[in-house]
Amino acid sequence: MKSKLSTIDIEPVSHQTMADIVELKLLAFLKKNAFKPGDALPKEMELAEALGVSRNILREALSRLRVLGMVDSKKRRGMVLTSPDILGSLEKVMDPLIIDESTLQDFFELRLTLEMGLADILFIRKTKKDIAELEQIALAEKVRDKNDVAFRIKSEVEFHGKIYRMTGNHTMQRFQTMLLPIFGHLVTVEKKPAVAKVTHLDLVNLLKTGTIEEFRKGMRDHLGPHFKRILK
Amino acid sequence: MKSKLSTIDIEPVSHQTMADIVELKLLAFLKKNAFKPGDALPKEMELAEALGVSRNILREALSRLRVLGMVDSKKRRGMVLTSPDILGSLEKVMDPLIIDESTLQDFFELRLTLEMGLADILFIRKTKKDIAELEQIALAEKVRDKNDVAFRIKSEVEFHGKIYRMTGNHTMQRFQTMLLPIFGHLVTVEKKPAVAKVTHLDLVNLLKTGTIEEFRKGMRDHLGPHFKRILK
DNA sequence: TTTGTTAATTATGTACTACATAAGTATATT
DNA sequence: AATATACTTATGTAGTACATAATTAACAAA
Repeated sequence: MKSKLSTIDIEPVSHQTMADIVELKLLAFLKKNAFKPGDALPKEMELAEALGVSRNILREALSRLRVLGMVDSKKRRGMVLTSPDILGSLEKVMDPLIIDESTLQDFFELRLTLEMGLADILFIRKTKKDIAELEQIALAEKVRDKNDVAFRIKSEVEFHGKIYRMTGNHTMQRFQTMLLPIFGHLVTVEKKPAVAKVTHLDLVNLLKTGTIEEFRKGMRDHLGPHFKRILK
Repeated sequence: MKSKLSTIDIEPVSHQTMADIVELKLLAFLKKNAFKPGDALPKEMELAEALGVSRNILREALSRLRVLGMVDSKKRRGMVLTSPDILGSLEKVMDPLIIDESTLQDFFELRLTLEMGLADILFIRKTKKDIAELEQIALAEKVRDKNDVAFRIKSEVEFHGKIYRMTGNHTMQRFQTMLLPIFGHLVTVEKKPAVAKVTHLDLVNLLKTGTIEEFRKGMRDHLGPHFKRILK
């Protein structure tokens, strides 16, 4: 016999383990006491005792802070708070196969949004040297067979990667690199060849002699096939 | 006596612990065997034995995957791979006080870039209802004293938050919420009152009757004071 | 004073054992 | 067939023991 609700919309009881609690308590402790990078943390035994848990559990919690890049430790020297590697943990998780479809779609849109917003910073930071290098990448594409899929993807990555590098924003650059597998995953799934109206070379010329608005319009057209995706 | 180099540019030797290695091995194992969310992982003892480490160490590594939202486990039932909460780990780390200045600046620019790129998706997804709600927020600002800093920040957050919500992109929305403390940190540090040429109400009107380009131009002017920051 | 050697100290890293606990599984009972 | 009971199992937690690297202290030699 069927239940009234096909899918019961109720949250399962949360099974908070000691490690979960200790993790939160440690984060709160660090925040409350305004710990800064370089500051030494209390010893494991002191923390364990203060928290009323075994050293084992404490270390499981500390291990989580380690993967977040928040604490570093060496033998005898003890533990210190470190400036976390923000994107480091993201990179470990960025596997299209285990991320749910909805989130993948979100990140796809996030990438398009970034690409459209880049123009402003790009025009502030662009240099003749960078533009010349970008042009080289765009020119290199023409000498190869357009049906060589692997090469096309490679040069696509190279071109847009260069644009991100031109912003001088290292975080943004890493973010883009991180998003690549997702982008690749979604694009390879669909069959469309996705021919862009505006080529890379067109974009280079807009960057050289056009205005911000013109460049952005070009980028919008270049990404046209991708934007069509989200019009579902 | 002073050394030749004020700061010695050399990387310290990496101290890879067993937990570090096991963490990487687990990630590789999951990837190689194409584990998908819902799949059951081998038992702790089996993994520990296969890896040649104690259950302790294995659990420290597993604890890291847990904080990344990649594995969940219950007693007797065993462990299962879960679809990771991508931004969850980011949120734990997003503390302006422990993130280095350079990264903070990067995220600040990232936020501006997103804001400038939002226009396209916004015009695709906007609804009369959302615009009306956005207008309410903008109108509510006028009745209050402009010198009430707390209120000004609150309404600023509310307005831009609503814009992100209007994209229907939940990840982007969370991302923005996450970036708020950073934004607040950098803005409160500087003394400038930061008066924008284009008000929130202007933006609402552009969203109602203007074109994408006009809206984006308005947003650019609205963010003018912030863009001046990055012209350093 | 500086340099080099040795020994003691200490906090983290790793292993192992033991038991608690929740959640299935099988068995017995009505 | 339904219910109650005992058994089994994999994770959760605690505790002990020892290895190891890094620091300090003490001391000796140049």
